[in-house]
Amino acid sequence: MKTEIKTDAKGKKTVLNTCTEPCAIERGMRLIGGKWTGSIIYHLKDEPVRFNDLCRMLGGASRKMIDQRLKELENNGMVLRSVIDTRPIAVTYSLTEFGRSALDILEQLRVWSESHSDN
Amino acid sequence: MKTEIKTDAKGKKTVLNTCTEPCAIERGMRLIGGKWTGSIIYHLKDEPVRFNDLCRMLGGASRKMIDQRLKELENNGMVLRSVIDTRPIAVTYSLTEFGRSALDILEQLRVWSESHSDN
DNA sequence: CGGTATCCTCTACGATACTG
DNA sequence: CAGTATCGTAGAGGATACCG
Repeated sequence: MKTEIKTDAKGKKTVLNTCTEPCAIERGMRLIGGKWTGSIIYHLKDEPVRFNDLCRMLGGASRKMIDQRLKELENNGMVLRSVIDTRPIAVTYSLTEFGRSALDILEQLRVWSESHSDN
Repeated sequence: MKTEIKTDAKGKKTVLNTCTEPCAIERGMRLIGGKWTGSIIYHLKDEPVRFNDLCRMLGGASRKMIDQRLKELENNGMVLRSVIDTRPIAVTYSLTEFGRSALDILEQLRVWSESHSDN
Protein backbone atom coordinates (compact mmCIF):
# COMPACT_ATOMS: atom_id res chain seq x y z
CA MET A 1 0.00 0.00 0.00
CA LYS A 2 2.60 2.53 -1.06
CA THR A 3 1.45 5.48 -3.07
CA GLU A 4 3.30 8.75 -3.41
CA ILE A 5 1.92 12.10 -4.45
CA LYS A 6 4.70 14.20 -5.88
CA THR A 7 4.24 17.96 -6.12
CA ASP A 8 6.54 19.83 -8.51
CA ALA A 9 7.66 23.46 -8.45
CA LYS A 10 4.50 24.68 -10.17
CA GLY A 11 2.28 22.91 -7.65
CA LYS A 12 1.26 20.30 -10.16
CA LYS A 13 0.71 16.91 -8.56
CA THR A 14 1.67 13.57 -9.96
CA VAL A 15 0.51 10.31 -8.44
CA LEU A 16 2.99 7.48 -8.43
CA ASN A 17 1.55 4.05 -8.03
CA THR A 18 4.07 1.96 -6.15
CA CYS A 19 1.34 -0.21 -4.70
CA THR A 20 2.37 -3.85 -4.80
CA GLU A 21 -0.45 -6.00 -6.07
CA PRO A 22 -2.46 -7.05 -4.30
CA CYS A 23 -2.20 -4.51 -1.48
CA ALA A 24 -2.03 -5.54 2.14
CA ILE A 25 -5.58 -4.44 2.86
CA GLU A 26 -6.89 -6.39 -0.10
CA ARG A 27 -4.90 -9.44 0.90
CA GLY A 28 -6.21 -9.20 4.44
CA MET A 29 -9.77 -8.80 3.24
CA ARG A 30 -9.44 -11.89 1.09
CA LEU A 31 -8.45 -13.80 4.24
CA ILE A 32 -11.29 -12.71 6.50
CA GLY A 33 -13.67 -10.73 4.28
CA GLY A 34 -15.40 -13.54 2.42
CA LYS A 35 -19.09 -14.06 2.93
CA TRP A 36 -19.51 -15.64 6.39
CA THR A 37 -15.77 -16.02 6.92
CA GLY A 38 -15.58 -13.44 9.67
CA SER A 39 -18.65 -14.83 11.40
CA ILE A 40 -17.25 -18.34 11.32
CA ILE A 41 -13.98 -17.28 12.91
CA TYR A 42 -15.86 -15.31 15.51
CA HIS A 43 -18.06 -18.25 16.44
CA LEU A 44 -15.04 -20.46 16.97
CA LYS A 45 -13.44 -18.06 19.41
CA ASP A 46 -14.40 -19.83 22.64
CA GLU A 47 -14.25 -23.54 21.93
CA PRO A 48 -14.17 -26.09 19.14
CA VAL A 49 -17.51 -26.28 17.36
CA ARG A 50 -19.05 -29.10 15.36
CA PHE A 51 -20.10 -28.67 11.76
CA ASN A 52 -23.84 -28.86 12.27
CA ASP A 53 -23.68 -26.62 15.32
CA LEU A 54 -21.90 -24.04 13.20
CA CYS A 55 -24.66 -24.34 10.62
CA ARG A 56 -27.25 -23.63 13.28
CA MET A 57 -25.25 -20.69 14.60
CA LEU A 58 -25.04 -19.18 11.12
CA GLY A 59 -28.71 -19.44 10.36
CA GLY A 60 -28.58 -17.67 7.03
CA ALA A 61 -25.68 -19.57 5.47
CA SER A 62 -26.01 -22.73 3.41
CA ARG A 63 -24.05 -25.84 4.36
CA LYS A 64 -22.16 -25.60 1.11
CA MET A 65 -20.99 -22.07 1.93
CA ILE A 66 -19.88 -23.04 5.41
CA ASP A 67 -18.09 -26.10 4.12
CA GLN A 68 -16.34 -24.02 1.49
CA ARG A 69 -15.31 -21.30 3.92
CA LEU A 70 -14.03 -23.82 6.45
CA LYS A 71 -11.84 -25.39 3.77
CA GLU A 72 -10.46 -22.01 2.81
CA LEU A 73 -9.75 -21.21 6.43
CA GLU A 74 -8.10 -24.58 6.88
CA ASN A 75 -5.95 -24.04 3.79
CA ASN A 76 -4.97 -20.61 5.06
CA GLY A 77 -3.91 -22.11 8.36
CA MET A 78 -6.51 -20.28 10.40
CA VAL A 79 -8.75 -23.18 11.34
CA LEU A 80 -7.98 -26.70 12.52
CA ARG A 81 -10.24 -29.60 11.56
CA SER A 82 -10.35 -32.48 14.03
CA VAL A 83 -12.06 -35.79 13.35
CA ILE A 84 -13.29 -37.84 16.29
CA ASP A 85 -13.88 -41.34 15.01
CA THR A 86 -17.05 -42.24 16.85
CA ARG A 87 -20.20 -43.51 15.19
CA PRO A 88 -21.67 -41.40 13.82
CA ILE A 89 -18.51 -39.47 13.12
CA ALA A 90 -17.88 -36.15 14.85
CA VAL A 91 -15.84 -33.30 13.42
CA THR A 92 -14.90 -30.17 15.29
CA TYR A 93 -13.37 -26.96 14.05
CA SER A 94 -11.18 -24.71 16.15
CA LEU A 95 -8.94 -21.70 15.65
CA THR A 96 -5.19 -21.97 15.19
CA GLU A 97 -2.94 -19.28 16.61
CA PHE A 98 -3.11 -17.51 13.27
CA GLY A 99 -6.87 -17.69 13.24
CA ARG A 100 -6.95 -16.38 16.78
CA SER A 101 -4.81 -13.42 15.76
CA ALA A 102 -7.67 -12.18 13.59
CA LEU A 103 -10.13 -11.96 16.48
CA ASP A 104 -9.08 -8.45 17.52
CA ILE A 105 -9.94 -7.08 14.10
CA LEU A 106 -13.26 -8.88 14.00
CA GLU A 107 -14.20 -7.72 17.48
CA GLN A 108 -13.38 -4.15 16.52
CA LEU A 109 -15.41 -4.54 13.36
CA ARG A 110 -18.35 -5.90 15.33
CA VAL A 111 -18.31 -2.99 17.78
CA TRP A 112 -17.95 -0.48 14.95
CA SER A 113 -20.76 -2.05 12.98
CA GLU A 114 -23.12 -2.15 15.94
CA SER A 115 -22.42 1.43 16.89
CA HIS A 116 -23.50 2.49 13.40
CA SER A 117 -26.54 0.29 13.05
CA ASP A 118 -28.63 3.44 13.37
CA ASN A 119 -28.03 4.59 9.83
CA MET B 1 -24.11 -12.13 16.87
CA LYS B 2 -25.84 -13.84 19.76
CA THR B 3 -25.55 -17.57 20.01
CA GLU B 4 -26.07 -19.60 23.12
CA ILE B 5 -24.86 -23.09 23.84
CA LYS B 6 -27.11 -24.64 26.46
CA THR B 7 -25.89 -27.65 28.41
CA ASP B 8 -28.54 -29.74 30.15
CA ALA B 9 -28.24 -32.00 33.19
CA LYS B 10 -26.93 -34.93 31.15
CA GLY B 11 -24.22 -32.81 29.56
CA LYS B 12 -25.98 -32.73 26.23
CA LYS B 13 -25.48 -29.49 24.40
CA THR B 14 -28.04 -27.60 22.38
CA VAL B 15 -27.16 -24.67 20.18
CA LEU B 16 -29.64 -21.86 20.10
CA ASN B 17 -29.40 -19.54 17.16
CA THR B 18 -30.45 -16.11 18.32
CA CYS B 19 -28.28 -14.44 15.73
CA THR B 20 -30.12 -11.58 14.09
CA GLU B 21 -29.64 -11.69 10.35
CA PRO B 22 -27.42 -10.40 9.07
CA CYS B 23 -24.98 -10.42 11.99
CA ALA B 24 -22.97 -7.37 12.94
CA ILE B 25 -19.77 -8.80 11.53
CA GLU B 26 -21.43 -9.59 8.23
CA ARG B 27 -23.01 -6.16 8.08
CA GLY B 28 -19.68 -4.54 8.81
CA MET B 29 -17.95 -6.62 6.18
CA ARG B 30 -20.53 -5.61 3.60
CA LEU B 31 -19.66 -1.98 4.37
CA ILE B 32 -15.89 -2.20 4.05
CA GLY B 33 -15.17 -5.71 2.78
CA GLY B 34 -16.03 -5.33 -0.89
CA LYS B 35 -13.31 -5.71 -3.45
CA TRP B 36 -11.20 -2.51 -3.32
CA THR B 37 -13.52 -0.83 -0.82
CA GLY B 38 -11.03 -0.96 2.02
CA SER B 39 -8.21 0.22 -0.18
CA ILE B 40 -10.25 3.15 -1.44
CA ILE B 41 -11.10 4.32 2.06
CA TYR B 42 -7.49 3.93 3.08
CA HIS B 43 -6.25 6.00 0.16
CA LEU B 44 -8.61 8.83 1.06
CA LYS B 45 -7.35 9.08 4.61
CA ASP B 46 -5.06 12.06 4.19
CA GLU B 47 -6.73 14.38 1.72
CA PRO B 48 -9.41 14.54 -0.95
CA VAL B 49 -8.39 12.61 -4.04
CA ARG B 50 -9.53 12.97 -7.62
CA PHE B 51 -11.06 10.13 -9.55
CA ASN B 52 -8.22 9.51 -11.96
CA ASP B 53 -5.64 9.81 -9.21
CA LEU B 54 -7.50 7.15 -7.30
CA CYS B 55 -7.42 4.96 -10.40
CA ARG B 56 -3.66 5.34 -10.59
CA MET B 57 -3.30 4.57 -6.89
CA LEU B 58 -5.31 1.38 -7.25
CA GLY B 59 -3.38 0.05 -10.20
CA GLY B 60 -5.17 -3.29 -10.37
CA ALA B 61 -8.74 -2.01 -10.28
CA SER B 62 -10.82 -1.06 -13.29
CA ARG B 63 -12.41 2.36 -13.50
CA LYS B 64 -15.81 0.75 -13.46
CA MET B 65 -15.08 -1.00 -10.17
CA ILE B 66 -13.80 2.16 -8.55
CA ASP B 67 -16.78 4.11 -9.79
CA GLN B 68 -19.11 1.46 -8.42
CA ARG B 69 -17.41 1.31 -5.04
CA LEU B 70 -17.33 5.07 -4.69
CA LYS B 71 -21.07 5.21 -5.30
CA GLU B 72 -21.66 2.53 -2.69
CA LEU B 73 -19.50 4.41 -0.23
CA GLU B 74 -21.32 7.63 -1.01
CA ASN B 75 -24.68 5.94 -0.50
CA ASN B 76 -23.49 4.52 2.80
CA GLY B 77 -22.43 7.95 3.94
CA MET B 78 -18.76 7.11 4.18
CA VAL B 79 -17.47 9.16 1.27
CA LEU B 80 -18.26 12.68 0.11
CA ARG B 81 -18.22 13.57 -3.58
CA SER B 82 -17.34 17.16 -4.40
CA VAL B 83 -17.63 18.66 -7.86
CA ILE B 84 -15.43 21.61 -8.73
CA ASP B 85 -16.94 23.22 -11.80
CA THR B 86 -13.83 24.08 -13.76
CA ARG B 87 -13.20 23.09 -17.34
CA PRO B 88 -12.49 20.31 -17.59
CA ILE B 89 -14.52 19.36 -14.56
CA ALA B 90 -12.77 18.17 -11.40
CA VAL B 91 -14.27 15.77 -8.87
CA THR B 92 -12.71 14.93 -5.53
CA TYR B 93 -13.62 12.26 -3.05
CA SER B 94 -13.04 12.55 0.68
CA LEU B 95 -14.02 10.71 3.83
CA THR B 96 -16.96 11.70 6.00
CA GLU B 97 -16.75 11.28 9.76
CA PHE B 98 -18.33 7.86 9.37
CA GLY B 99 -15.84 6.88 6.72
CA ARG B 100 -13.03 8.11 8.90
CA SER B 101 -14.29 5.94 11.75
CA ALA B 102 -13.43 2.85 9.72
CA LEU B 103 -9.75 3.77 9.39
CA ASP B 104 -8.74 2.16 12.69
CA ILE B 105 -10.03 -1.20 11.55
CA LEU B 106 -8.36 -0.92 8.17
CA GLU B 107 -5.07 0.11 9.69
CA GLN B 108 -5.20 -2.86 12.06
CA LEU B 109 -6.06 -5.12 9.15
CA ARG B 110 -3.13 -3.77 7.14
CA VAL B 111 -0.67 -4.37 9.98
CA TRP B 112 -2.06 -7.83 10.62
CA SER B 113 -1.93 -8.74 6.95
CA GLU B 114 1.64 -7.53 6.52
CA SER B 115 2.86 -9.35 9.60
CA HIS B 116 1.55 -12.59 8.10
CA SER B 117 2.74 -12.10 4.55
CA ASP B 118 5.29 -14.83 5.20
CA ASN B 119 2.82 -17.67 4.83
C1' DC C 1 -23.25 -36.77 11.31
C1' DG C 2 -20.66 -34.48 8.05
C1' DG C 3 -20.22 -33.99 4.14
C1' DT C 4 -20.38 -34.37 -2.00
C1' DA C 5 -22.49 -33.92 -6.37
C1' DT C 6 -25.34 -31.73 -9.52
C1' DC C 7 -27.89 -28.18 -11.50
C1' DC C 8 -29.19 -23.64 -12.08
C1' DT C 9 -29.38 -18.63 -11.63
C1' DC C 10 -27.58 -14.26 -10.85
C1' DT C 11 -23.92 -11.11 -10.18
C1' DA C 12 -19.34 -9.54 -10.13
C1' DC C 13 -15.98 -8.11 -12.87
C1' DG C 14 -13.04 -7.03 -16.97
C1' DA C 15 -12.64 -5.05 -21.71
C1' DT C 16 -13.87 -1.84 -24.75
C1' DA C 17 -16.02 2.02 -26.72
C1' DC C 18 -18.49 6.27 -26.34
C1' DT C 19 -19.89 11.20 -24.08
C1' DG C 20 -20.65 16.05 -21.92
C1' DC D 1 -11.69 14.75 -16.80
C1' DA D 2 -14.97 11.85 -15.06
C1' DG D 3 -17.66 9.20 -16.07
C1' DT D 4 -21.77 5.86 -18.79
C1' DA D 5 -23.16 1.98 -21.88
C1' DT D 6 -22.74 -2.46 -23.62
C1' DC D 7 -21.14 -7.00 -23.91
C1' DG D 8 -19.17 -11.23 -22.40
C1' DT D 9 -17.29 -14.62 -19.13
C1' DA D 10 -16.31 -16.85 -14.73
C1' DG D 11 -17.43 -17.79 -10.51
C1' DA D 12 -20.47 -17.14 -6.38
C1' DG D 13 -23.95 -19.05 -4.18
C1' DG D 14 -28.80 -21.35 -3.42
C1' DA D 15 -31.68 -25.75 -3.74
C1' DT D 16 -31.89 -30.32 -3.73
C1' DA D 17 -30.53 -34.95 -3.56
C1' DC D 18 -27.38 -38.47 -2.41
C1' DC D 19 -23.48 -41.08 0.46
C1' DG D 20 -20.19 -43.45 3.94
